[in-house]
Amino acid sequence: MARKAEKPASAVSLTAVVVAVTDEVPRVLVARRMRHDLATPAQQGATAMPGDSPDTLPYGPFDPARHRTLELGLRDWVAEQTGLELPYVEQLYTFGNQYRDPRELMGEPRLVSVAYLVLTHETPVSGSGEAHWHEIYNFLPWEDWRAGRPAVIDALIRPGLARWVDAARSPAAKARRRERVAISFGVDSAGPADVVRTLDRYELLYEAGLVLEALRDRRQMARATGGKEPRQSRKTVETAAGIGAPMALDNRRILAAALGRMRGKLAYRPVVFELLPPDFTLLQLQRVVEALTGTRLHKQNFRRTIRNAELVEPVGRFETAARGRPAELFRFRRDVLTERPAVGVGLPAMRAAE
Amino acid sequence: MARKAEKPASAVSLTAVVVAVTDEVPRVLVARRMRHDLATPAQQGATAMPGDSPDTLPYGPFDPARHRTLELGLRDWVAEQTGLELPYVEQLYTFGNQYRDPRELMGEPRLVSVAYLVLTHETPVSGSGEAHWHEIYNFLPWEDWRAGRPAVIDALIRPGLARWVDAARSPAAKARRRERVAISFGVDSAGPADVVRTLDRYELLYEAGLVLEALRDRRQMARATGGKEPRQSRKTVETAAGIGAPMALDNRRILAAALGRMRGKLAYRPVVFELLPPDFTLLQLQRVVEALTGTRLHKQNFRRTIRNAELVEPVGRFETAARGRPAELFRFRRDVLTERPAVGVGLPAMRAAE
DNA sequence: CATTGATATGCTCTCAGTGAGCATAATTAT
DNA sequence: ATAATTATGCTCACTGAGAGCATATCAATG
Repeated sequence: MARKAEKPASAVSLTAVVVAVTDEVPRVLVARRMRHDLATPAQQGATAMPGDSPDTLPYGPFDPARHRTLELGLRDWVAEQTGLELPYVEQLYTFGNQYRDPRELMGEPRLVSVAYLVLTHETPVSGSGEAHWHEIYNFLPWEDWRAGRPAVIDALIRPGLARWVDAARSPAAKARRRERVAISFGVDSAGPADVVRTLDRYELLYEAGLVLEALRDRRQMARATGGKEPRQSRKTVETAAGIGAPMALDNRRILAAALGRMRGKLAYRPVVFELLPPDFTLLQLQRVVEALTGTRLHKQNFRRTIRNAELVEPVGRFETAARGRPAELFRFRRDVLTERPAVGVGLPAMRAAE
Repeated sequence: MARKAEKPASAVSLTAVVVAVTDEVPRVLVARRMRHDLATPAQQGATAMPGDSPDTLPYGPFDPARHRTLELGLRDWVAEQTGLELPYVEQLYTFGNQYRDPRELMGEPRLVSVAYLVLTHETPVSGSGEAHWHEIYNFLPWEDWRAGRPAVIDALIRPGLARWVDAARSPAAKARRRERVAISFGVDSAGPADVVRTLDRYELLYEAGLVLEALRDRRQMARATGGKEPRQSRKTVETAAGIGAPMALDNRRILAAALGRMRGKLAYRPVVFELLPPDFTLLQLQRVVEALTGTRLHKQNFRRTIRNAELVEPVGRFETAARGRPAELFRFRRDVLTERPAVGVGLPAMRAAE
């Protein structure tokens, strides 16, 4: 069994999704890059064209000689590239898809990428990399329902997915596609579907050719195999620009996975507090939760839930210089970790949508 | 930045945790590596001695030339070694710890291992590997609370952890250790702590030197660095046999992670049905859930929950040849997947333990 | 055939959590 | 002062879950 690999045909790299939330805007740390090394400045929004220099998540190779564990390796990379030192770090997923990296097509070892989620505060970036904070929902605009149903859904996603369903070869395949759409985006567009299903949604859009990376990868694959252009190219002309800002490699898939993981964790782990300053008002806390889940919450009930859970304790001071009545400042109660098995802030729409 | 690795110093392997539940007994597929010992009699716990041939999870190298994705590679390995073809597969975690593999100490590339969870039915194993089904709770005896608090907890774990806490160098370190114990195993031993925290518990036992792998790794590390024997070795004499049956490499850590993942998923995804035959009684369903969570559930309430959630529909037939009143047979309603965002069977003890 | 034992199934009562909304308090802007 | 704005307290209704009682339906046993 387990015959040994003659020569290691894959290399391990570490990729970080560094997240912060400031003023209700969740952001991720990215660096522009042309090729392997070059970086370009500037940011524009959701209209990048193929050939553009795509945004890249900070990453680096895993060097076993230097780092005892994967996580320590990642912490090192993040510190070096961003100056961040002691944030919350959690492994997300390991990606090893074919055609992930163009270099691989030239005979280099497959890049298996271990992705990590890093939660921190938005600080001026200091490290070696030309990193910048970008709004997460620029990359995943269909995930933000705080101002109602995102426009892209009716404008591009629903019709695009409908075409994709119709394009299925067999009736069985069509049914399967329809089911996947229903599961990921919901049947009616009344509310957000399961807010945690971010990865399903991105992968669906990818398969349906509605994000730029899909077209890019198909083109690349066609070129590599010397074959013809992918045949969907004609059908998806109108959305050729792709929905949301693209990223390099499979970085957007990783970002989608990270967002889903964060949302899921909110419900049963007090991870929000990693994103907040030590002292905060209950509304600030609520805004961060809303920013991450992409939904609005009932204010009074949110407060009640937090207080009942004894997640926070009053600092004794009050917010200064606000418009209305000053809000009391709270801090996270570390003790809850030892008191209760599962504590979180509760996700919206987790009950039956009836 | 991102300087390229001169030569890939790590290789990627795929490890499978193949789980099935038969007659209330959750089992995992393992292969004995060096020698062929007989299966240990049930439920003992602290029996294996160092030098034993350890159980190994099925694994194989990831070969990018052969497999398009990591998951496809794993499916191939599982099929080849066990004959299983189309089970439920889900990525668990990627492990890259130092001293994971002794070969690495001889200059071979670090083995980064991507672990997968595979759910299936217990079938006679057919593949190339000498695989066998082993009871999961033989490896993790402290996780099965169905017959009340496991004996190992009072006998070995509590005192062992207490010694570990006391052995902390500084008062601060002591407090941290105490907190970790409280979080993982709970403060009182009244009920099972968070049933999902299996990985925390294993890692705690590992760090405290209460599982055989910890002693083995320390010894190996000492030998490799030419150093002296680890200094905890005297303090942990009485538990030198280690709690639970050991496994090769970090396989037991992987198993613990798999169990936790399964338990967590039960609550919000209908994964149990992957482990059940197409038609089943509600009691069978309950028994599988109990087997996985390691707890007992209230029968009537469990039935009510399942029916209210419309997770199942009656087949129209009844169980034959049982002792009492025949139970109605049900099947999983696939439609729920498109109807509700999050459906599961509910975990016990997820509310405040007061 | 009646009885016992075992299992399946139905029902009630209670309580905690939560969704929704009304009401009041404390501040700043005009 | 008055309006606007934000924070905070409270009620009411509904749902799901925990616990237990009661009944139904079978096999085995005398």
